[in-house]
Amino acid sequence: MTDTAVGVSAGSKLGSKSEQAYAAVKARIVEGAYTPGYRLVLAKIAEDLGVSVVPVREAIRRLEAEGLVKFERNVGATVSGIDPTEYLYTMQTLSIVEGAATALSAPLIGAADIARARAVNEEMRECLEHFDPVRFTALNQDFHSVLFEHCPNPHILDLVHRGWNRLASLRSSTFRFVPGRAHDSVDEHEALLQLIESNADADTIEHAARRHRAATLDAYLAQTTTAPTAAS
Amino acid sequence: MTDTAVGVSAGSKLGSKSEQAYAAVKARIVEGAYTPGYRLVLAKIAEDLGVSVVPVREAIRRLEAEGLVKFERNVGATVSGIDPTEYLYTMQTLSIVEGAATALSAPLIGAADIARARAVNEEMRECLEHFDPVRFTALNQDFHSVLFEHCPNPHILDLVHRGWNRLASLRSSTFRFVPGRAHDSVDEHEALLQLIESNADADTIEHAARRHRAATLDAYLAQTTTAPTAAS
DNA sequence: AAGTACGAAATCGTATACGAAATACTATGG
DNA sequence: CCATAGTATTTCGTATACGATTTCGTACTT
Repeated sequence: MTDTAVGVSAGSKLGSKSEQAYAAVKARIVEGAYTPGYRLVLAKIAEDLGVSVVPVREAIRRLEAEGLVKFERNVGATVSGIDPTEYLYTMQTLSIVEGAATALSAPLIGAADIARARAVNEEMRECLEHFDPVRFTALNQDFHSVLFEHCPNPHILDLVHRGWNRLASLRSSTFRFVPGRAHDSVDEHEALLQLIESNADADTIEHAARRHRAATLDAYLAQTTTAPTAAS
Repeated sequence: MTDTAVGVSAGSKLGSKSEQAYAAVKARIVEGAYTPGYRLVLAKIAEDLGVSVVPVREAIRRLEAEGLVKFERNVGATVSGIDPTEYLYTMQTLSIVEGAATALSAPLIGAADIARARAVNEEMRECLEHFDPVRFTALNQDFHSVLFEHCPNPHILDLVHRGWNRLASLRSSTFRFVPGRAHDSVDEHEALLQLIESNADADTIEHAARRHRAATLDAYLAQTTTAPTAAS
């Protein structure tokens, strides 16, 4: 676990070169090697990966469909991100789909899963001490991944992954890590686990999970309206 | 209005040939010219459209990302659909995103919009008399389109459109049009409008909109469990 | 000095061509 | 008559090449 790029659909067979290119570029974006605004030149990437431009082009357009890059006709592709509005859209959408995913998964989560999730959450608490945001973020995904492991609707799960990837591309930007928020987050995780343990009804769980994500957005918004330092 | 293919982002500039191919194939799928299971041969499509295979390939993969076609390495692409499980996933997801979209849009819907939506709904009622399922379905999209016109989150709107397109590809299959359901649907539309008019709170509206879609799924499920005639 | 026009470079978009994989077919042996 | 192996055909996957479009830099004009 604690992998960064998520939703590569596990099978790391890397069958076609276009898939190889897709995975490679996606990883560079998600890991932060290509930061938002970075200019993706097809020929250059093709050379780097040792393939021709056609599969690279295909990979880029696939990433465009996921919202990770922006493609402009006859101009080129750039790593998308940065835009606060886009951040809001993504977080709001994530709030909804994560809420649904949690509620749908809840009845299928067993005691063993709860224990695993709780262990991850405790580890997150430790990260707060040593201030390790990168690891914290990774563990946060792990935590929710445990909950979503049994999600009966793969479509919804896919939407969650897409949101995560989009956020990941923003890693070290002005977003993320509003000071006090991370601490609350850990507490909310624990509360969520208790709700699931006690077989709370779906609506309650959904609402809690949704609020969990929405609170992070609210914290960000509160911060920016107070000190409007955000990107240009 | 009452167009079938939705979400082609309006701009019918048809800039690149790949976009032209994308729009053309998508339209054929959504309109039902290419039915589920139909084998999409790149070279053939390329010839039909008067372009080479490269842009066609790109178009197909884009459609794959939207779930409209299934692509198998070194084998080819087929129009996806049919699978009852997939139908369930799609409807469940739609239920969630439509619910959210409606709730988010509600505060921005004015009296004029309500009136338009109501007019569409009355037209739908007429379709029930003459039994015109095709027009009914189109109007149904129009109805919800009016509601979503002011949706403040384009991501969510996009998810709704994707769901619609996926359903459209199933047009004349075993799904759709469970007898009594269409009638209830019209009534639910009216109820929804009244909720919006009376400025009901977001949760109430979201729940109603979600149930509206979920009820259609339930009707389908009830039908198939009673008479399991669905595709092998 | 600022703005505009023109030319050069960079980059994308697509056609064509060829190699690779999978499928369909046929002939042969049981 | 059925199973199987081997070949032929289809179709995809990607490299290469070239035309189209945009962008950048430079020179010229006002």
